[in-house]
Amino acid sequence: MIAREVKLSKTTVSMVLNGKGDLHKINPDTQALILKVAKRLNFRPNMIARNLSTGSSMTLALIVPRIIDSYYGLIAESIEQISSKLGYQVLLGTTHEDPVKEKELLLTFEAQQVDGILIASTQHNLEDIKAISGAGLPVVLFDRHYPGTDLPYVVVDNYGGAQKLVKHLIATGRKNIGYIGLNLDLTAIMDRQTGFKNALQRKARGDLNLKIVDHQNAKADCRKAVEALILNQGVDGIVFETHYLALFGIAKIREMNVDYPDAVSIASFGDHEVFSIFRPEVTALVLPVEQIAQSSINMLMRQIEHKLNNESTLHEVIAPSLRVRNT
Amino acid sequence: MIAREVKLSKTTVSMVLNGKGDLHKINPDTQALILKVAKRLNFRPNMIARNLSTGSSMTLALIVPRIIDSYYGLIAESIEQISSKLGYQVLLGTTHEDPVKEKELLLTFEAQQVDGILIASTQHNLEDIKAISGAGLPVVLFDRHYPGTDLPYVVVDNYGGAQKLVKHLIATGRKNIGYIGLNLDLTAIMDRQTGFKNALQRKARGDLNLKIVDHQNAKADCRKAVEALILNQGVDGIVFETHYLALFGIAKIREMNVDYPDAVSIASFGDHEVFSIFRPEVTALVLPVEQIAQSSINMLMRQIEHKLNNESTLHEVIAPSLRVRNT
DNA sequence: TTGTACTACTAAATCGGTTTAGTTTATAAA
DNA sequence: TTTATAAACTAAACCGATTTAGTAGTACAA
Repeated sequence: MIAREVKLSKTTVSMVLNGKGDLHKINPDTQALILKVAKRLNFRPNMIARNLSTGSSMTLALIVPRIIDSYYGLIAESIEQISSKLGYQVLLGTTHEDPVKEKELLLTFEAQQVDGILIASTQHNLEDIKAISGAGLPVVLFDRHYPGTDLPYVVVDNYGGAQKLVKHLIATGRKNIGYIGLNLDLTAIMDRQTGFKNALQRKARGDLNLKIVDHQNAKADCRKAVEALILNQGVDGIVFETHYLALFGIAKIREMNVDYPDAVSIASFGDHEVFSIFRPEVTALVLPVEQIAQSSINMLMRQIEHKLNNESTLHEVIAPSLRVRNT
Repeated sequence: MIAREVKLSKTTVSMVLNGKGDLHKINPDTQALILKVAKRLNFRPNMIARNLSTGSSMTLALIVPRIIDSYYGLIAESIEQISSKLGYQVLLGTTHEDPVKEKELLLTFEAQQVDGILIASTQHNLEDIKAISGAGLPVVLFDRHYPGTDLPYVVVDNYGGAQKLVKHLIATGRKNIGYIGLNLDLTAIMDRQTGFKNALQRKARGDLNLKIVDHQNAKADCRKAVEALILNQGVDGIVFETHYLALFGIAKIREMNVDYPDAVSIASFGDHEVFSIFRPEVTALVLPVEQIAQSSINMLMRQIEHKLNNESTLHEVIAPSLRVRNT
């Protein structure tokens, strides 16, 4: 520590700089001197050394599938802001839905001694996550969780959300509703699809207009699915499983010169800044990103600070709300 | 180090685990034993301790105005991916164009002992950045730089880009072109505005249809500006300074029921996923994010690895390309 | 004048690695 | 029988902080 130029032990300096001067009965004059010199020398403690010593890095890891997905982008932004206010740094990692990459990130962040991990998991690394959490490193699963385990999570009620979307379409007179979803093995996805099916009138469930597209090739597949639903199945409403599927789909619908929205109306999971620009506007299920971010961090902080495992409070399901835009 | 259960000194273990076993002539059998035990115990070295000892943290800091801005989101995504391949972690910080927040981030990251900083600066922290760079911590300014200093940077040719956009509009027959920009004190912004002015025909420069909107209140201001340009100035083409201004503007134009694109055509700095969905599609100046990310990291790595200050290679201006969409 | 208590400070251990400068032992050369 | 050389390993310093366990020095009471 450079501040040894004040001819005092580093113990004293360290104590004063950490605001524990009074606690340790350091002479106020001495404290003032140390503070002054520290300011003059523009002293900044080496965080790495401090972290090694204290065992805490004041760093959180955030793992998401991708940040260009505006949904995760918004969450990342929120999390960064909240963390920053709490004095934590955020280490970012993206998986692109690859469990191997996710595992690497988990192990790296663990070795990096982060104080907590926030993860929208691929749902293919249960063992590693359990091991990490079990080893005492706080973890919060958000957006996606592993059902049947007691790992802390914050998720959205996708099943209920699907019902809201479908009911909205039915209420506006749609009789034959299609659905376009992804081939991802995620609870969130399954819940949406199940919610969709169960919300349909009994008769409609017979010949289900549900198309699954490859997430690696979403754009092209989604366009084909739209075409098939409209031309072959004659749907008059489509529910898109994510906001970007909706975007792909809308582009296709426009190109097809379908009489839209009179012939086909559209609803989407997840809102997007342009949904109010399209004419007609798209009805969307708003996933409350700030709330997800805030709840996740709260849940993580509860673990970090109290080392508590009061399971009851470590599971949260947030109800999304419908933003009705088209008529 | 837990691997002391092999009854060997931590020196030996450390050497083997770092792949320097042969270099230090450790018995192959011993090496195999250490490796095996390390695997069995699932040993992961404490990176904090290693960092303290080696002085390198294998961590880069990325500072952007906001990540929900898809432009910076894409850059962040690229940077994270490239860094990951190089074995570096990425610490994320967002400034929201606030120089004070930026300064805090810079100081925090410096104390955090990051190995390098990539920053799209507010351009209001020259002294701090110079101090950091001068202290030997590699810095690369991307997207925005401080002209007149020799700090390494990677930027886009905004002036030339503006010319391309305007010339495109003129070539498609537009006579009275308006411009909507932000009140940010950034070189990139100034260059765009200057480029716009200078690209206009001489006569058009007289009564300049250039509107500046408050970046804090961009949406509302932009809508007003669009209205004024079209109704009062009678423009037949508008250049938007950023992709999100274009989005705000298009929404307004649609609501105004302007005969679009016949009456008004639109061009924008920065591409956006929905620009090909709108009808008519929006012509955009593509800012090559992967290239910006790659160049910035390369430039940072050159500094990190060689500690070189070969100024000549530490400045890069990337030419953006036009994606012509509307006719 | 001895003991107790308090003030103001510090030596040294610690965190968990890396790295430098040796040390020990066996083997081969002189 | 020395002496050099190499092989295989280790003690201890170091990175820069925090923190525990103390140590002087002074003041006051018994």
